[in-house]
Amino acid sequence: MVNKEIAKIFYEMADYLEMDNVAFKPFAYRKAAINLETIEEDVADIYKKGGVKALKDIPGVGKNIAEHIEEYLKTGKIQYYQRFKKKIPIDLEAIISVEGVGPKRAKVLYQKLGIKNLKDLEKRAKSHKIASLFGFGKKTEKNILEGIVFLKKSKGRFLLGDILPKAEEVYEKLKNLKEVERVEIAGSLRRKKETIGDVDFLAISQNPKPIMDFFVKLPGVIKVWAKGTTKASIRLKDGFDMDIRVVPKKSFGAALQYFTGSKEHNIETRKIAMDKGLKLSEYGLFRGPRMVASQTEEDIYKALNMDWMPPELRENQGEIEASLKHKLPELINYQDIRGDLHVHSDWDGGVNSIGDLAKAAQKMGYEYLGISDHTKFLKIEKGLDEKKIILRNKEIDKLNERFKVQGLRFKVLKGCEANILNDGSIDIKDEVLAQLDYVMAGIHSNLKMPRVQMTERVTRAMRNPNVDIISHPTGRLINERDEYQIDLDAIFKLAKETGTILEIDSSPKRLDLKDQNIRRAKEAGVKMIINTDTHRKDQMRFMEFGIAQARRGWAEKEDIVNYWPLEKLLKAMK
DNA sequence: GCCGTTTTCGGCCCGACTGTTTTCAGTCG
Repeated sequence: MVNKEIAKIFYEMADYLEMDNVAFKPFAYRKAAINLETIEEDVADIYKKGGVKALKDIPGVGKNIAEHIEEYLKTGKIQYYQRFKKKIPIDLEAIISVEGVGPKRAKVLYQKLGIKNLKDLEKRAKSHKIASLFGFGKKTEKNILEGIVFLKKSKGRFLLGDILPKAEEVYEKLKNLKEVERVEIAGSLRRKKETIGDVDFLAISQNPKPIMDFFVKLPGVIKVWAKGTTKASIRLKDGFDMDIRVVPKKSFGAALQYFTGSKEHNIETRKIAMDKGLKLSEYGLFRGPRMVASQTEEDIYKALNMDWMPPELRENQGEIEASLKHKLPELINYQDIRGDLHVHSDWDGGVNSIGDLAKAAQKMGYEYLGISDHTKFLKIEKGLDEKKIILRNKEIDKLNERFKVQGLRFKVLKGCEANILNDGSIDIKDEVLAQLDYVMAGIHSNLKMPRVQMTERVTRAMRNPNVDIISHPTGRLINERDEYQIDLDAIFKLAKETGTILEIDSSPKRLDLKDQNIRRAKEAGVKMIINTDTHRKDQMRFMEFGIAQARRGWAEKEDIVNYWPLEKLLKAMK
């Protein structure tokens, strides 16, 4: 999508402007970039429909930026940007991604040493040309070298599912320190973003020094970025950073609010404070020198006439307005899910037997579990053909009989994850599909189909009277593979019409639908189901990530069908 | 460069840490 290309240029524009000490414009360009990334509609379409005037309706886009966008759409270039690029022809994005190097140092490095990219930077640092520059020094040079090494090792953002367990481990250790009165995870991890840049901890203590000492000596620390009296920052050997900040008890709410972010949410919240003649910082909400609120997040928001909102919502995507109007959604909760309908058993080459999976589901407190083995088109996954599905169903019947005898209120459902073939047909005969409790279908092949055909393909599957759920509806793999080309608005409309349920796949690398699409689906009146796509029984814990994504997409209980008890769920199936 | 129930000018979020500079700029979050 062209939005991303233009956003990238605007981000770089902001850095170039900062380089020249231009005030406020960098902020404007970044804001425009963020909004371009956020809107779902292609700017090329917006421009086609309404010209520059329509572009100006995008938040953060005014006369000048709209003209830049127009220029890019027409010529593929932006002169204003080219001029900067010509003056300082460097790979700015790469160079400032090195910790400790920003736009201003990048400019000096180019003008004095001709450094244009990471390679030049590394070479000059190694031959000690940097230390003697005005404003630099030996330590800065060393930090730059180390920064480059780390950059090569880590690709930036990490999956929520990889980071959360590691963060929780450290969290437990911190909690057990006698100097720590209270500790919380903050930042994007508290907001449960799908990818995490670094982990932020916030603690209360009268005596922070021993905590700082402990923190920088945690096992696996390979670099201490900073260590002060109330703040420290480390890099772990896994390649990601952790920060800790210690604040006094009386500021904890303000600090937690501040360090949870997002940055955009905080900027808006601070503006609301300013409008009321107040000042909000991580130390509290102040009227002049007098502290108005600070102990809890609730106090802060309340003093601003806002309702407290779950961290998952804090992205400046309308939650502030909703909070001011006291109209926040009542999000689905982490304990609300009654069953998982995307689980693969050993019938299709998965690891665990249906019996083991059922046991695991009971441990999770579920009322039902749907077995959704792959079907025959997926030979590599040992997909089941019609005969095997029928055999497998018999095993499930037996198991359910046993549960009944044992007096357990638990049921295993007969399902499958069938394949949507190129023409939109399903790889299993309708009469066999009809024997199942539910049918899930997904795209597992030919992912690069053009948009119109892909939309047609999924559309036809949704019209199949046996297909109840579409699994991982956009096919993305985070950091690996983009969503496939598909007209989601058309899909949402038809899902509502046909009563087809769209999946929120909880697998940490999928999270598909993603938050923004969940919100669009909800607004279109589409029902969704949060599943784990489990291939090994311990993956059933991924449910947490899917629920988090649903909450980030403003989903409420009634939007999610596996919040429902078994009977109501089965009625929702076609 | 954007924005506006304090509107077309005058605002734009705020603070900690580091390194090198002797009073603070740059960077980061």
